[in-house]
Amino acid sequence: MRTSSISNAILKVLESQDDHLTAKEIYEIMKKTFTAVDTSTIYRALERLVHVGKVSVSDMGGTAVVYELVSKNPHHHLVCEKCHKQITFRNEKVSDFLDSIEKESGFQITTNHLVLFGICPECQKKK
Amino acid sequence: MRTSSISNAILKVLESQDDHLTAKEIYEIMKKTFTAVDTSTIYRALERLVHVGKVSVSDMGGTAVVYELVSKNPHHHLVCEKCHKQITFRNEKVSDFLDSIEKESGFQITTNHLVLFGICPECQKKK
DNA sequence: TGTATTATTGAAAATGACTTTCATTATCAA
DNA sequence: TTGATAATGAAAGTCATTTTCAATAATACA
Ligand SMILES: [Mn+2]
Ligand SMILES: [Mn+2]
Ligand SMILES: [Zn+2]
Ligand SMILES: [Zn+2]
Repeated sequence: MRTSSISNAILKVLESQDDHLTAKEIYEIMKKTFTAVDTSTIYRALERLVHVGKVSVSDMGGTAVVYELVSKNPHHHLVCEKCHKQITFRNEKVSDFLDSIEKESGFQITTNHLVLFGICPECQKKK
Repeated sequence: MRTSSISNAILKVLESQDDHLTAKEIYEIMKKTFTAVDTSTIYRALERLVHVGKVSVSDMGGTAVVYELVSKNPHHHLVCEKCHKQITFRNEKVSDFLDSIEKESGFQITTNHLVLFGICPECQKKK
């Protein structure tokens, strides 16, 4: 993987946004600087970044998957199926859990951004 | 949700197959009995079955999501990103883990078919 | 240095999983 | 019954993502 300018630019975009972005959202931001950039280039660069582990790709329940920088401080999410609220949790229970699954299975787990779905406390009250 | 024949027929298909099926695969099986059934009907019925918790829907890394009966004996999977091998694990660690996340967050977790990605032992050796 | 090799890119078109619309039919509660 | 509403088939549409292909840029290495 060459250190192409588009990949680096995407990393900068992801660094600047402390949020999950769809490929389209990344594309819209990139267009401001790289006027002629194409969505296919974005997808291909993201694919490479995901492959080398610099970026996570997740289905958070929307129509498109979302990308995010894999930071030093890994985190995970709970997504409410009713109101689509997302909460972030940084929890050593996750890594403990994944470690034990790794030991038991011999798999080297690459899932680095766990997304669990559920019903948030507020929506539970709403019956 | 009415107890429509299509939903019941889909449940029977899922019971008979001890495997994950895509909507298209279910459609192909259903066509043998319901000659005129349409894919949109399949998708709508599956959506209802997922909503009432009878069927799980998961992204196992393929191009289409897969559906499976939610059995009494819940299970989860590890999927190898290299050779696409899938292993099943029934593990109380998962429910313990999810329980603790529920307690901590107040969320009522609906994820009932966890899919974790990784590299299987064989593919690890292949360097 | 060139120069061959290979990765990356933009443009355009294609893919295909899934959804939507709409008119018709089946189910079910009252 | 009957009236409301859910389920269905057919057809068309959506749109996120991929593919193809020719051009260009980055690297290896002679
Ligand atoms: Mn995140
Ligand atoms: Mn399964
Ligand atoms: Zn909620
Ligand atoms: Zn493998």
